[in-house]
Amino acid sequence: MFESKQDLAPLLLKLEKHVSFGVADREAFLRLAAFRKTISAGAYVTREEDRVQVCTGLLSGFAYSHKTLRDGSRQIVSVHVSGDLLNLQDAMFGTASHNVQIMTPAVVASIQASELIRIAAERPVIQRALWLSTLVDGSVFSEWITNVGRRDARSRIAHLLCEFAMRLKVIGLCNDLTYTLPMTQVQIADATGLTAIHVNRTIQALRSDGLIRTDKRTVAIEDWVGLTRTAGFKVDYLHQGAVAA
Amino acid sequence: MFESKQDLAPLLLKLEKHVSFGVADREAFLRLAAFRKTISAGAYVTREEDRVQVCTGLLSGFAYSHKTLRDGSRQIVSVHVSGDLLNLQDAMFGTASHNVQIMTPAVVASIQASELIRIAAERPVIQRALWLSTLVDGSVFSEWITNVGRRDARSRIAHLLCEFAMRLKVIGLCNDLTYTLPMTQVQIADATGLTAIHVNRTIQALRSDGLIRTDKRTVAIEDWVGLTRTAGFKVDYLHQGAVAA
DNA sequence: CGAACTTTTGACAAGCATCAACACGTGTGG
DNA sequence: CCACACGTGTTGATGCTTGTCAAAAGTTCG
Repeated sequence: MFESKQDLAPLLLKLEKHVSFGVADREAFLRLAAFRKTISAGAYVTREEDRVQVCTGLLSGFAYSHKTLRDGSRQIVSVHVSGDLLNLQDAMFGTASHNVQIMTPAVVASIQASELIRIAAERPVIQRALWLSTLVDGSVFSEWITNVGRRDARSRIAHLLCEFAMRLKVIGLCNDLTYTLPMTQVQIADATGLTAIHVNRTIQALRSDGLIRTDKRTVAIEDWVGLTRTAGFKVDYLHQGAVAA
Repeated sequence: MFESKQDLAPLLLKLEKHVSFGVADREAFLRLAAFRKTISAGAYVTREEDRVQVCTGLLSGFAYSHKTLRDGSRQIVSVHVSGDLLNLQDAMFGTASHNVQIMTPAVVASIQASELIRIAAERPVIQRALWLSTLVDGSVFSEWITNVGRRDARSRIAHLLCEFAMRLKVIGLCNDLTYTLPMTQVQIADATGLTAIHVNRTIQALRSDGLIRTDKRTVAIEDWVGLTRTAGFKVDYLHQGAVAA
């Protein structure tokens, strides 16, 4: 099922955050042959060491990338929201160095890697947009290294919650500092380098300190200033604003 | 002091790892106006929150990027070797989200960010090379997240040592599994999310288990297989081989 | 309605941090 | 040229944050 133009719109929206496309570029991007699929939670997009020839864009829902260690423990290295390209790195290099898994029921668009490479080569503006989005990813990675490397459990989780609030706000999924967090406590643990049990106790502490409220999967930040302070959260690294030049 | 052609050669060498340049691209790159400087250990290339208009390439020596937290603790998020662009992200976005500091006496080349942006726009092949190098950086970041997030002290340090061996080998600074590691134990601690004291004890353990030998700043890996096993080291994430397509 | 997952609670253990101090080498200024 | 400060590496004693093990209560979904 090849799809109509507006399907890739969420991806385009994100790419145009840092580079403004010309009409021709926009058209060309939307004309990419994309295969649309609905995927259920838990499904794998790519597995570690897979050969990858398809790049998958997330149109709606959530996904995450993670690595598995020999002892069975996992580390989530990034969480993807709608508009993200899930496995750009894998598609460009042809092989996956981590797993990409769907977190909630999601809609994705698969694009042949060769197509993406072609359009990037033909249209410098598009390549630039892809590059800048990769640079932003790198900036977020750095912050995550800092998060798991040097913050205590309380700050780590607070930081994760702050980051989510800002990222979801941009795509309209967070209003009044309230959003539905699709992650289980086990997944939060795997993202922060903690155990689920400790995550549970730490979240309870954040609650009883009046920083957040939670109800099922919805998180409401009650004290934004307090939460950012305990997190040591400075928003710049997300590069959500416009870019120079 | 504007410099002669072969100065930017180490940078070119790295960029051509994943993309082969045409003669014209190569010429154009080497013709970039670059300002060459010798810098002493400890000097800052950029500081967190600086406005950045210059991109700095490392021609020889070592450097590292790190973040500082409110409580004064630091996290080193990457270590740079000769051939690396130190602050590509900062140059592209115009503002730095981390510090870049020189580790050993080094020679660097400064290129105006605007020049780099121009050449990238004009020459898709060069932009592609820059993009791919950013993708590789991201892959390394992911591995570091996993390192500090899910490995114990012993594995973390072993992993760092393995990574260094492979990266230095590529640029000819590691022979027979022996290299001079420019980092102090304090810096190793800041890179692995540990304390210097624990790093010290852990390195002693690695030594007494016959995995490595150290003498001043030189590290000799005595048991590569054993070290990679305790590290859980799988080399693919460094993407040192050729790239598909 | 029951199975599988998620959240929660308690008791206990351990890895790593903290504090304090000393040894060693290096560079620098008096 | 020596004294001294400073950074680095090393050692010991102690404590806290976080992990581990075990199990119950709540939730989701086929």
